[in-house]
Amino acid sequence: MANSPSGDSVTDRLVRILETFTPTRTAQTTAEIGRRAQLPSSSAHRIVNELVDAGLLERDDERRVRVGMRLWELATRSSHALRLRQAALPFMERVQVRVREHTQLAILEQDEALFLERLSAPDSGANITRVAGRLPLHSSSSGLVLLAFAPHDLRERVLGHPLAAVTPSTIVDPGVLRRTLAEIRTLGHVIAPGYVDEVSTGVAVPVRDETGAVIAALSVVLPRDAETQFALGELHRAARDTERALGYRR
Amino acid sequence: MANSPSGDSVTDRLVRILETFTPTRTAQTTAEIGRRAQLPSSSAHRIVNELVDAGLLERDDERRVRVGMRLWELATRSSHALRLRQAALPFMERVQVRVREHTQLAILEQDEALFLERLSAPDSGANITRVAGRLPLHSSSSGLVLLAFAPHDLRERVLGHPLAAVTPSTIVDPGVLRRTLAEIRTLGHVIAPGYVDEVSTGVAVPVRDETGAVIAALSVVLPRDAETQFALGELHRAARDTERALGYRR
DNA sequence: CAGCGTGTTCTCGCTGAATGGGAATCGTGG
DNA sequence: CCACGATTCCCATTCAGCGAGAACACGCTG
Repeated sequence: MANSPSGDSVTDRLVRILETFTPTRTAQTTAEIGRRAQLPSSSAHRIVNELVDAGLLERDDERRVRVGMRLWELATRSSHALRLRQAALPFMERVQVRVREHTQLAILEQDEALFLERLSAPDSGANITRVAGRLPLHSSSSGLVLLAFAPHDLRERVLGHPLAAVTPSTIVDPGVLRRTLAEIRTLGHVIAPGYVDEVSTGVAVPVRDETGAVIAALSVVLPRDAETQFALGELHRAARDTERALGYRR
Repeated sequence: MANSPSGDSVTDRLVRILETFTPTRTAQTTAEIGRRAQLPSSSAHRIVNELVDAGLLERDDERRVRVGMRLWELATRSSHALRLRQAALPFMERVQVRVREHTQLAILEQDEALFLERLSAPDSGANITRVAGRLPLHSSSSGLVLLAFAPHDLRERVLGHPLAAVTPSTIVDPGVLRRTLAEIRTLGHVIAPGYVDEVSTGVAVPVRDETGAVIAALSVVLPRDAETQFALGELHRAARDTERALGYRR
Protein backbone atom coordinates (compact mmCIF):
# COMPACT_ATOMS: atom_id res chain seq x y z
CA MET A 1 0.00 0.00 0.00
CA ALA A 2 1.37 3.30 -1.20
CA ASN A 3 5.02 2.50 -0.60
CA SER A 4 4.44 3.21 3.01
CA PRO A 5 6.49 1.18 5.48
CA SER A 6 3.76 1.92 7.99
CA GLY A 7 1.57 -0.36 5.91
CA ASP A 8 -1.43 1.90 5.40
CA SER A 9 -3.01 2.56 2.07
CA VAL A 10 -3.51 5.99 0.57
CA THR A 11 -7.20 5.61 1.25
CA ASP A 12 -6.58 4.90 4.91
CA ARG A 13 -4.48 8.00 5.18
CA LEU A 14 -7.13 10.05 3.52
CA VAL A 15 -9.75 8.86 5.97
CA ARG A 16 -7.41 9.40 8.88
CA ILE A 17 -6.83 12.95 7.71
CA LEU A 18 -10.54 13.64 7.33
CA GLU A 19 -11.17 12.17 10.76
CA THR A 20 -8.90 14.71 12.38
CA PHE A 21 -11.61 17.25 11.62
CA THR A 22 -14.49 17.43 14.08
CA PRO A 23 -17.49 19.73 14.49
CA THR A 24 -15.51 21.79 16.97
CA ARG A 25 -12.19 21.59 15.14
CA THR A 26 -12.97 22.69 11.61
CA ALA A 27 -9.65 24.37 10.84
CA GLN A 28 -6.15 23.08 11.61
CA THR A 29 -2.61 23.63 10.46
CA THR A 30 -1.06 20.95 8.31
CA ALA A 31 1.33 20.05 11.11
CA GLU A 32 -1.58 19.51 13.50
CA ILE A 33 -3.26 17.22 11.00
CA GLY A 34 -0.04 15.29 10.61
CA ARG A 35 0.33 14.79 14.32
CA ARG A 36 -3.24 13.73 14.85
CA ALA A 37 -3.26 11.42 11.84
CA GLN A 38 0.08 9.91 12.88
CA LEU A 39 1.82 10.93 9.69
CA PRO A 40 5.43 12.08 9.27
CA SER A 41 5.49 15.84 8.88
CA SER A 42 6.78 15.83 5.34
CA SER A 43 4.23 13.26 4.25
CA ALA A 44 1.42 15.18 5.91
CA HIS A 45 2.39 18.32 4.04
CA ARG A 46 2.65 16.54 0.74
CA ILE A 47 -0.70 14.77 1.05
CA VAL A 48 -2.56 17.78 2.39
CA ASN A 49 -1.26 19.87 -0.48
CA GLU A 50 -2.49 17.26 -2.92
CA LEU A 51 -5.92 17.26 -1.32
CA VAL A 52 -6.03 21.05 -1.40
CA ASP A 53 -5.12 20.98 -5.09
CA ALA A 54 -7.93 18.52 -5.69
CA GLY A 55 -10.33 20.78 -3.81
CA LEU A 56 -11.19 18.20 -1.16
CA LEU A 57 -9.58 20.44 1.44
CA GLU A 58 -9.34 24.24 1.46
CA ARG A 59 -7.10 26.84 3.05
CA ASP A 60 -8.55 29.80 4.90
CA ASP A 61 -7.05 33.27 5.16
CA GLU A 62 -4.54 32.19 7.80
CA ARG A 63 -3.48 29.23 5.62
CA ARG A 64 -5.15 26.84 8.00
CA VAL A 65 -6.77 23.83 6.40
CA ARG A 66 -10.45 22.96 6.46
CA VAL A 67 -12.78 20.55 4.70
CA GLY A 68 -13.53 21.75 1.20
CA MET A 69 -16.92 22.64 -0.22
CA ARG A 70 -16.11 20.38 -3.13
CA LEU A 71 -15.99 17.37 -0.85
CA TRP A 72 -19.32 18.31 0.67
CA GLU A 73 -20.75 18.75 -2.79
CA LEU A 74 -19.50 15.41 -4.11
CA ALA A 75 -20.63 13.60 -0.99
CA THR A 76 -24.03 15.25 -0.82
CA ARG A 77 -24.90 15.37 -4.50
CA SER A 78 -25.28 11.64 -4.91
CA SER A 79 -25.86 10.48 -1.38
CA HIS A 80 -28.91 8.25 -1.24
CA ALA A 81 -29.66 9.57 2.22
CA LEU A 82 -30.29 12.96 0.61
CA ARG A 83 -33.43 11.55 -0.96
CA LEU A 84 -34.75 10.48 2.43
CA ARG A 85 -33.79 13.80 3.94
CA GLN A 86 -35.48 15.83 1.21
CA ALA A 87 -38.60 13.69 1.41
CA ALA A 88 -38.83 14.08 5.17
CA LEU A 89 -37.90 17.75 5.40
CA PRO A 90 -41.30 19.34 4.66
CA PHE A 91 -42.97 17.13 7.24
CA MET A 92 -40.22 17.69 9.78
CA GLU A 93 -40.87 21.38 9.31
CA ARG A 94 -44.52 20.86 10.09
CA VAL A 95 -43.64 18.97 13.26
CA GLN A 96 -41.23 21.70 14.19
CA VAL A 97 -43.78 24.45 13.62
CA ARG A 98 -46.49 22.70 15.62
CA VAL A 99 -44.46 21.16 18.45
CA ARG A 100 -41.86 23.92 18.53
CA GLU A 101 -39.05 21.68 19.77
CA HIS A 102 -35.98 20.08 18.20
CA THR A 103 -37.05 17.75 15.40
CA GLN A 104 -34.60 15.27 13.99
CA LEU A 105 -34.11 12.49 11.46
CA ALA A 106 -31.68 9.63 12.09
CA ILE A 107 -30.58 6.46 10.32
CA LEU A 108 -28.70 3.37 11.45
CA GLU A 109 -25.05 3.60 10.49
CA GLN A 110 -22.29 1.35 11.79
CA ASP A 111 -24.02 0.46 15.05
CA GLU A 112 -24.85 4.04 15.89
CA ALA A 113 -27.62 6.52 15.18
CA LEU A 114 -26.44 9.03 12.57
CA PHE A 115 -28.42 12.26 12.48
CA LEU A 116 -29.19 13.42 8.94
CA GLU A 117 -31.12 16.54 9.87
CA ARG A 118 -32.09 18.62 12.82
CA LEU A 119 -34.54 21.50 12.90
CA SER A 120 -34.59 23.79 15.90
CA ALA A 121 -36.63 26.77 16.83
CA PRO A 122 -34.60 29.54 18.46
CA ASP A 123 -36.44 28.95 21.72
CA SER A 124 -36.05 25.16 21.83
CA GLY A 125 -34.36 23.59 24.82
CA ALA A 126 -30.97 21.94 25.14
CA ASN A 127 -30.00 19.30 22.59
CA ILE A 128 -26.63 17.71 22.04
CA THR A 129 -27.55 16.32 18.63
CA ARG A 130 -25.82 17.76 15.59
CA VAL A 131 -26.37 17.28 11.90
CA ALA A 132 -23.93 14.54 10.84
CA GLY A 133 -23.46 13.73 14.51
CA ARG A 134 -23.91 10.35 16.17
CA LEU A 135 -25.44 8.96 19.34
CA PRO A 136 -25.35 5.43 20.77
CA LEU A 137 -28.25 3.18 19.81
CA HIS A 138 -29.24 2.26 23.34
CA SER A 139 -29.31 5.71 24.82
CA SER A 140 -31.08 7.97 22.32
CA SER A 141 -34.76 7.75 21.45
CA SER A 142 -33.95 7.57 17.73
CA GLY A 143 -31.34 4.93 18.41
CA LEU A 144 -33.77 2.82 20.42
CA VAL A 145 -36.30 2.80 17.58
CA LEU A 146 -33.59 1.90 15.07
CA LEU A 147 -32.27 -0.80 17.38
CA ALA A 148 -35.71 -2.24 18.10
CA PHE A 149 -36.29 -2.90 14.41
CA ALA A 150 -32.69 -3.71 13.48
CA PRO A 151 -31.56 -7.13 12.26
CA HIS A 152 -31.30 -9.72 15.01
CA ASP A 153 -27.51 -10.04 14.92
CA LEU A 154 -26.96 -6.30 15.28
CA ARG A 155 -29.31 -6.20 18.25
CA GLU A 156 -27.49 -9.06 19.92
CA ARG A 157 -24.14 -7.45 19.21
CA VAL A 158 -25.21 -4.24 20.95
CA LEU A 159 -26.73 -6.20 23.83
CA GLY A 160 -23.48 -8.15 24.13
CA HIS A 161 -21.33 -5.12 24.79
CA PRO A 162 -21.49 -3.16 28.07
CA LEU A 163 -24.06 -0.36 27.82
CA ALA A 164 -22.56 3.01 28.71
CA ALA A 165 -24.64 5.18 31.02
CA VAL A 166 -24.86 8.62 29.43
CA THR A 167 -27.01 9.79 32.32
CA PRO A 168 -28.24 8.00 35.47
CA SER A 169 -31.50 7.33 33.60
CA THR A 170 -29.89 5.58 30.64
CA ILE A 171 -30.82 1.91 30.31
CA VAL A 172 -27.71 -0.10 31.10
CA ASP A 173 -29.27 -3.47 31.99
CA PRO A 174 -29.46 -5.79 28.94
CA GLY A 175 -32.64 -7.41 30.25
CA VAL A 176 -34.40 -4.06 30.69
CA LEU A 177 -33.18 -2.97 27.26
CA ARG A 178 -34.50 -6.19 25.73
CA ARG A 179 -37.95 -5.60 27.24
CA THR A 180 -37.88 -1.95 26.17
CA LEU A 181 -37.10 -2.93 22.58
CA ALA A 182 -39.94 -5.49 22.56
CA GLU A 183 -42.27 -2.79 23.83
CA ILE A 184 -41.14 -0.41 21.10
CA ARG A 185 -41.92 -3.06 18.49
CA THR A 186 -45.40 -3.48 19.98
CA LEU A 187 -46.24 0.20 20.47
CA GLY A 188 -44.50 1.53 17.37
CA HIS A 189 -42.81 4.33 19.25
CA VAL A 190 -40.56 5.11 22.20
CA ILE A 191 -40.58 7.68 24.97
CA ALA A 192 -37.12 8.09 26.45
CA PRO A 193 -37.07 10.32 29.53
CA GLY A 194 -33.63 11.58 30.46
CA TYR A 195 -31.62 8.91 28.63
CA VAL A 196 -29.40 11.40 26.80
CA ASP A 197 -29.87 14.42 28.96
CA GLU A 198 -31.48 14.62 32.41
CA VAL A 199 -33.67 17.59 31.52
CA SER A 200 -35.14 16.26 28.26
CA THR A 201 -37.35 13.47 27.03
CA GLY A 202 -36.87 12.02 23.56
CA VAL A 203 -39.85 10.78 21.57
CA ALA A 204 -39.22 8.77 18.41
CA VAL A 205 -41.14 6.81 15.76
CA PRO A 206 -39.94 4.63 12.87
CA VAL A 207 -40.05 5.45 9.15
CA ARG A 208 -40.56 2.34 7.02
CA ASP A 209 -40.05 1.38 3.39
CA GLU A 210 -42.60 -0.56 1.34
CA THR A 211 -41.41 -3.90 2.72
CA GLY A 212 -42.11 -2.67 6.23
CA ALA A 213 -38.40 -2.46 7.06
CA VAL A 214 -37.45 0.50 9.23
CA ILE A 215 -35.14 2.85 7.36
CA ALA A 216 -35.03 5.83 9.70
CA ALA A 217 -36.31 7.35 12.91
CA LEU A 218 -38.07 10.68 13.38
CA SER A 219 -37.84 12.23 16.81
CA VAL A 220 -38.40 15.30 18.91
CA VAL A 221 -36.72 16.39 22.11
CA LEU A 222 -39.15 17.72 24.72
CA PRO A 223 -38.61 19.15 28.19
CA ARG A 224 -38.42 16.25 30.67
CA ASP A 225 -41.92 16.69 32.11
CA ALA A 226 -43.75 17.68 28.92
CA GLU A 227 -46.90 16.07 27.54
CA THR A 228 -45.85 13.59 24.83
CA GLN A 229 -49.18 12.71 23.19
CA PHE A 230 -49.39 15.66 20.81
CA ALA A 231 -45.78 15.32 19.66
CA LEU A 232 -46.25 11.60 19.19
CA GLY A 233 -49.26 12.14 16.94
CA GLU A 234 -47.39 14.70 14.86
CA LEU A 235 -44.39 12.39 14.51
CA HIS A 236 -46.56 9.50 13.34
CA ARG A 237 -48.23 11.73 10.80
CA ALA A 238 -44.87 13.02 9.55
CA ALA A 239 -43.51 9.48 9.29
CA ARG A 240 -46.53 8.36 7.27
CA ASP A 241 -46.30 11.39 4.97
CA THR A 242 -42.56 10.84 4.48
CA GLU A 243 -43.21 7.23 3.49
CA ARG A 244 -45.80 8.43 1.00
CA ALA A 245 -43.44 11.09 -0.38
CA LEU A 246 -40.87 8.38 -0.96
CA GLY A 247 -43.45 6.52 -3.01
CA TYR A 248 -44.11 3.75 -0.54
CA ARG A 249 -47.77 2.78 -0.30
CA ARG A 250 -48.74 0.88 2.78
CA MET B 1 1.64 10.02 -8.40
CA ALA B 2 0.90 6.47 -7.42
CA ASN B 3 3.18 4.77 -9.94
CA SER B 4 0.65 5.46 -12.61
CA PRO B 5 2.01 5.77 -16.14
CA SER B 6 -1.06 7.86 -16.88
CA GLY B 7 0.45 10.45 -14.56
CA ASP B 8 -2.49 11.02 -12.24
CA SER B 9 -2.23 10.91 -8.48
CA VAL B 10 -4.36 8.75 -6.27
CA THR B 11 -6.18 11.88 -5.19
CA ASP B 12 -7.02 12.73 -8.78
CA ARG B 13 -8.38 9.27 -9.32
CA LEU B 14 -10.44 9.52 -6.20
CA VAL B 15 -12.01 12.76 -7.35
CA ARG B 16 -12.57 11.34 -10.81
CA ILE B 17 -14.34 8.36 -9.28
CA LEU B 18 -16.53 10.55 -7.09
CA GLU B 19 -17.36 12.71 -10.07
CA THR B 20 -18.82 9.77 -11.93
CA PHE B 21 -21.69 9.94 -9.46
CA THR B 22 -24.41 12.47 -10.18
CA PRO B 23 -27.76 13.27 -8.61
CA THR B 24 -29.43 11.04 -11.19
CA ARG B 25 -26.79 8.33 -11.20
CA THR B 26 -26.32 7.41 -7.58
CA ALA B 27 -25.49 3.72 -8.07
CA GLN B 28 -23.16 2.16 -10.63
CA THR B 29 -21.23 -1.03 -11.15
CA THR B 30 -17.50 -0.88 -10.62
CA ALA B 31 -16.94 -1.43 -14.33
CA GLU B 32 -19.13 1.57 -15.16
CA ILE B 33 -17.16 3.72 -12.76
CA GLY B 34 -13.94 2.53 -14.35
CA ARG B 35 -15.11 3.41 -17.81
CA ARG B 36 -16.40 6.82 -16.85
CA ALA B 37 -13.32 7.66 -14.79
CA GLN B 38 -11.01 6.44 -17.56
CA LEU B 39 -9.42 3.78 -15.40
CA PRO B 40 -8.28 0.30 -16.43
CA SER B 41 -10.79 -2.26 -15.26
CA SER B 42 -8.47 -3.96 -12.83
CA SER B 43 -7.37 -0.67 -11.32
CA ALA B 44 -10.94 0.50 -11.00
CA HIS B 45 -11.87 -2.65 -9.14
CA ARG B 46 -8.90 -2.40 -6.84
CA ILE B 47 -9.46 1.24 -5.97
CA VAL B 48 -13.21 0.94 -5.57
CA ASN B 49 -12.75 -2.00 -3.24
CA GLU B 50 -10.33 0.03 -1.18
CA LEU B 51 -12.81 2.89 -0.96
CA VAL B 52 -15.58 0.50 0.01
CA ASP B 53 -13.37 -0.94 2.75
CA ALA B 54 -12.70 2.56 4.00
CA GLY B 55 -16.44 3.28 4.00
CA LEU B 56 -16.22 6.17 1.55
CA LEU B 57 -18.24 4.12 -0.92
CA GLU B 58 -20.90 1.51 -0.19
CA ARG B 59 -22.41 -1.46 -1.98
CA ASP B 60 -26.15 -1.90 -2.25
CA ASP B 61 -28.01 -5.21 -2.37
CA GLU B 62 -27.17 -5.77 -6.03
CA ARG B 63 -23.48 -5.12 -5.33
CA ARG B 64 -23.73 -1.82 -7.12
CA VAL B 65 -21.60 0.98 -5.70
CA ARG B 66 -22.85 4.24 -4.27
CA VAL B 67 -21.45 7.11 -2.23
CA GLY B 68 -21.08 6.09 1.39
CA MET B 69 -22.76 7.70 4.38
CA ARG B 70 -19.34 7.90 5.99
CA LEU B 71 -18.16 10.28 3.29
CA TRP B 72 -21.25 12.44 3.74
CA GLU B 73 -20.66 12.42 7.46
CA LEU B 74 -16.99 13.37 7.25
CA ALA B 75 -17.70 16.07 4.70
CA THR B 76 -20.70 17.53 6.51
CA ARG B 77 -19.50 17.26 10.08
CA SER B 78 -16.77 19.85 9.77
CA SER B 79 -17.88 21.84 6.78
CA HIS B 80 -17.83 25.52 7.58
CA ALA B 81 -20.80 26.04 5.27
CA LEU B 82 -22.84 23.95 7.67
CA ARG B 83 -22.71 26.79 10.15
CA LEU B 84 -24.16 29.19 7.61
CA ARG B 85 -26.79 26.65 6.62
CA GLN B 86 -27.85 25.97 10.21
CA ALA B 87 -27.99 29.68 10.97
CA ALA B 88 -30.13 30.41 7.94
CA LEU B 89 -32.42 27.40 8.13
CA PRO B 90 -34.96 28.67 10.69
CA PHE B 91 -35.40 31.89 8.75
CA MET B 92 -35.59 30.10 5.42
CA GLU B 93 -38.39 28.06 6.95
CA ARG B 94 -40.22 31.23 7.85
CA VAL B 95 -39.88 32.52 4.31
CA GLN B 96 -41.07 29.19 2.99
CA VAL B 97 -44.11 29.13 5.27
CA ARG B 98 -45.11 32.69 4.40
CA VAL B 99 -44.27 32.82 0.71
CA ARG B 100 -44.99 29.15 0.06
CA GLU B 101 -42.49 28.82 -2.81
CA HIS B 102 -39.04 27.30 -3.22
CA THR B 103 -36.61 28.98 -0.85
CA GLN B 104 -32.90 28.51 -1.31
CA LEU B 105 -29.48 29.40 -0.01
CA ALA B 106 -26.44 29.62 -2.28
CA ILE B 107 -22.77 30.51 -1.99
CA LEU B 108 -20.10 31.40 -4.50
CA GLU B 109 -17.95 28.38 -5.31
CA GLN B 110 -15.51 28.12 -8.19
CA ASP B 111 -17.25 30.68 -10.41
CA GLU B 112 -20.67 29.15 -9.95
CA ALA B 113 -23.55 29.38 -7.49
CA LEU B 114 -23.56 26.32 -5.24
CA PHE B 115 -26.88 25.64 -3.53
CA LEU B 116 -26.47 24.68 0.11
CA GLU B 117 -30.13 24.25 0.90
CA ARG B 118 -33.51 24.25 -0.69
CA LEU B 119 -36.88 24.17 0.98
CA SER B 120 -39.97 23.37 -1.06
CA ALA B 121 -43.61 23.12 -0.26
CA PRO B 122 -45.32 20.20 -1.96
CA ASP B 123 -47.34 22.63 -4.05
CA SER B 124 -44.45 24.85 -5.17
CA GLY B 125 -43.83 25.29 -8.87
CA ALA B 126 -41.05 23.99 -11.08
CA ASN B 127 -37.46 24.43 -9.93
CA ILE B 128 -34.34 22.89 -11.35
CA THR B 129 -32.22 23.71 -8.32
CA ARG B 130 -30.98 20.85 -6.16
CA VAL B 131 -29.20 20.76 -2.86
CA ALA B 132 -25.49 20.51 -3.69
CA GLY B 133 -26.38 21.53 -7.24
CA ARG B 134 -24.90 24.40 -9.19
CA LEU B 135 -26.13 27.13 -11.53
CA PRO B 136 -24.17 29.68 -13.60
CA LEU B 137 -23.58 33.04 -11.93
CA HIS B 138 -25.05 35.15 -14.72
CA SER B 139 -28.30 33.26 -15.19
CA SER B 140 -29.67 32.55 -11.71
CA SER B 141 -31.00 35.15 -9.32
CA SER B 142 -28.73 33.86 -6.54
CA GLY B 143 -25.79 33.83 -8.91
CA LEU B 144 -26.44 37.41 -9.99
CA VAL B 145 -26.39 38.61 -6.40
CA LEU B 146 -23.20 36.70 -5.68
CA LEU B 147 -21.63 38.01 -8.89
CA ALA B 148 -22.67 41.60 -8.24
CA PHE B 149 -20.80 41.64 -4.94
CA ALA B 150 -17.94 39.36 -5.99
CA PRO B 151 -14.31 40.50 -6.22
CA HIS B 152 -13.57 42.59 -9.27
CA ASP B 153 -11.38 40.03 -11.02
CA LEU B 154 -13.96 37.27 -10.75
CA ARG B 155 -16.61 39.58 -12.19
CA GLU B 156 -14.37 40.48 -15.11
CA ARG B 157 -13.51 36.84 -15.68
CA VAL B 158 -17.19 35.92 -15.99
CA LEU B 159 -17.87 38.94 -18.18
CA GLY B 160 -14.94 37.92 -20.36
CA HIS B 161 -16.34 34.52 -21.25
CA PRO B 162 -19.35 34.10 -23.56
CA LEU B 163 -22.57 34.08 -21.53
CA ALA B 164 -24.65 30.99 -22.22
CA ALA B 165 -28.38 31.57 -22.78
CA VAL B 166 -30.24 29.15 -20.54
CA THR B 167 -33.53 30.60 -21.79
CA PRO B 168 -34.29 33.37 -24.32
CA SER B 169 -34.63 35.75 -21.35
CA THR B 170 -31.17 35.07 -19.93
CA ILE B 171 -28.82 38.07 -20.03
CA VAL B 172 -26.14 37.29 -22.60
CA ASP B 173 -24.89 40.81 -23.42
CA PRO B 174 -21.91 41.78 -21.23
CA GLY B 175 -22.97 45.43 -21.26
CA VAL B 176 -26.48 44.62 -20.06
CA LEU B 177 -25.06 42.27 -17.43
CA ARG B 178 -22.70 44.98 -16.22
CA ARG B 179 -25.58 47.43 -15.82
CA THR B 180 -27.71 44.79 -14.10
CA LEU B 181 -24.94 44.06 -11.60
CA ALA B 182 -24.54 47.77 -10.86
CA GLU B 183 -28.26 48.01 -10.27
CA ILE B 184 -28.15 45.02 -7.93
CA ARG B 185 -25.43 46.74 -5.90
CA THR B 186 -27.58 49.88 -5.68
CA LEU B 187 -30.90 48.21 -4.90
CA GLY B 188 -29.55 45.40 -2.74
CA HIS B 189 -31.59 42.75 -4.49
CA VAL B 190 -32.38 41.27 -7.90
CA ILE B 191 -35.53 40.22 -9.69
CA ALA B 192 -34.73 37.74 -12.47
CA PRO B 193 -37.75 36.95 -14.64
CA GLY B 194 -37.32 33.82 -16.75
CA TYR B 195 -33.53 33.71 -16.67
CA VAL B 196 -33.35 30.08 -15.58
CA ASP B 197 -36.79 28.92 -16.55
CA GLU B 198 -39.34 30.73 -18.73
CA VAL B 199 -42.20 30.19 -16.30
CA SER B 200 -40.50 31.41 -13.12
CA THR B 201 -39.01 34.55 -11.65
CA GLY B 202 -36.14 34.37 -9.20
CA VAL B 203 -35.83 36.92 -6.41
CA ALA B 204 -32.60 37.06 -4.43
CA VAL B 205 -30.93 39.13 -1.71
CA PRO B 206 -27.40 39.06 -0.28
CA VAL B 207 -26.34 37.79 3.15
CA ARG B 208 -23.36 39.71 4.52
CA ASP B 209 -20.74 39.18 7.20
CA GLU B 210 -19.69 41.85 9.70
CA THR B 211 -17.29 43.46 7.24
CA GLY B 212 -20.15 43.93 4.81
CA ALA B 213 -18.80 41.28 2.43
CA VAL B 214 -21.46 39.16 0.78
CA ILE B 215 -21.12 35.53 1.86
CA ALA B 216 -24.31 34.02 0.47
CA ALA B 217 -27.55 34.66 -1.37
CA LEU B 218 -31.07 33.90 -0.21
CA SER B 219 -33.66 33.46 -2.94
CA VAL B 220 -37.15 32.32 -3.78
CA VAL B 221 -38.55 31.09 -7.07
CA LEU B 222 -41.97 32.59 -7.90
CA PRO B 223 -44.32 32.03 -10.80
CA ARG B 224 -43.27 34.33 -13.66
CA ASP B 225 -46.01 36.91 -13.21
CA ALA B 226 -46.24 36.89 -9.41
CA GLU B 227 -46.03 39.92 -7.13
CA THR B 228 -42.43 40.17 -5.83
CA GLN B 229 -42.74 42.80 -3.08
CA PHE B 230 -43.87 40.50 -0.30
CA ALA B 231 -41.26 37.84 -1.04
CA LEU B 232 -38.58 40.50 -1.24
CA GLY B 233 -39.48 41.83 2.19
CA GLU B 234 -39.43 38.35 3.69
CA LEU B 235 -36.06 37.61 2.10
CA HIS B 236 -34.53 40.80 3.46
CA ARG B 237 -35.83 40.01 6.90
CA ALA B 238 -34.46 36.45 6.71
CA ALA B 239 -31.08 37.71 5.52
CA ARG B 240 -30.89 40.19 8.39
CA ASP B 241 -31.90 37.54 10.94
CA THR B 242 -29.37 35.10 9.52
CA GLU B 243 -26.63 37.68 9.87
CA ARG B 244 -27.67 38.25 13.47
CA ALA B 245 -27.77 34.51 14.16
CA LEU B 246 -24.21 34.28 12.87
CA GLY B 247 -23.24 36.89 15.40
CA TYR B 248 -22.72 39.73 12.97
CA ARG B 249 -24.01 43.08 14.19
CA ARG B 250 -24.52 45.73 11.56
C1' DC C 1 -27.04 -26.14 -24.15
C1' DA C 2 -23.51 -23.70 -26.26
C1' DG C 3 -22.11 -19.17 -27.16
C1' DC C 4 -21.75 -14.47 -26.05
C1' DG C 5 -21.35 -10.23 -23.38
C1' DT C 6 -20.37 -8.24 -19.17
C1' DG C 7 -18.92 -7.79 -14.43
C1' DT C 8 -15.61 -9.36 -11.26
C1' DT C 9 -11.60 -11.64 -9.17
C1' DC C 10 -6.70 -13.14 -9.19
C1' DT C 11 -2.05 -13.45 -10.45
C1' DC C 12 2.30 -11.47 -11.25
C1' DG C 13 6.55 -9.05 -12.77
C1' DC C 14 7.90 -4.32 -13.38
C1' DT C 15 8.82 0.18 -12.05
C1' DG C 16 8.77 4.82 -10.89
C1' DA C 17 6.02 7.54 -7.76
C1' DA C 18 5.50 7.94 -3.09
C1' DT C 19 8.02 7.93 1.01
C1' DG C 20 10.20 10.05 5.01
C1' DG C 21 14.53 11.54 7.16
C1' DG C 22 16.87 15.52 7.31
C1' DA C 23 18.18 20.18 6.27
C1' DA C 24 16.95 24.74 4.88
C1' DT C 25 13.70 28.46 5.03
C1' DC C 26 10.05 31.25 6.61
C1' DG C 27 7.35 33.59 10.23
C1' DT C 28 6.19 34.93 14.69
C1' DG C 29 6.48 36.20 19.21
C1' DG C 30 9.23 36.95 23.36
C1' DC D 1 18.42 38.54 18.42
C1' DC D 2 17.07 34.04 19.39
C1' DA D 3 13.85 30.13 19.82
C1' DC D 4 10.40 27.51 18.15
C1' DG D 5 7.15 25.88 15.15
C1' DA D 6 5.35 25.46 10.58
C1' DT D 7 6.47 24.72 6.08
C1' DT D 8 9.15 23.77 2.05
C1' DC D 9 12.78 21.52 -0.33
C1' DC D 10 15.86 17.73 -1.42
C1' DC D 11 16.95 13.08 -2.53
C1' DA D 12 18.20 8.08 -2.22
C1' DT D 13 15.59 4.07 -1.41
C1' DT D 14 12.10 0.81 -2.12
C1' DC D 15 7.93 -1.48 -2.19
C1' DA D 16 2.95 -0.59 -3.13
C1' DG D 17 0.49 0.30 -6.88
C1' DC D 18 -0.01 -0.69 -11.55
C1' DG D 19 -2.40 -2.92 -15.41
C1' DA D 20 -2.25 -6.66 -18.89
C1' DG D 21 -4.16 -10.81 -19.08
C1' DA D 22 -6.27 -15.06 -17.74
C1' DA D 23 -9.99 -17.20 -15.44
C1' DC D 24 -14.37 -17.27 -13.38
C1' DA D 25 -19.38 -16.12 -12.59
C1' DC D 26 -23.78 -14.84 -14.33
C1' DG D 27 -27.45 -13.80 -17.25
C1' DC D 28 -29.32 -13.74 -21.69
C1' DT D 29 -30.47 -15.62 -26.14
C1' DG D 30 -30.96 -18.07 -30.29
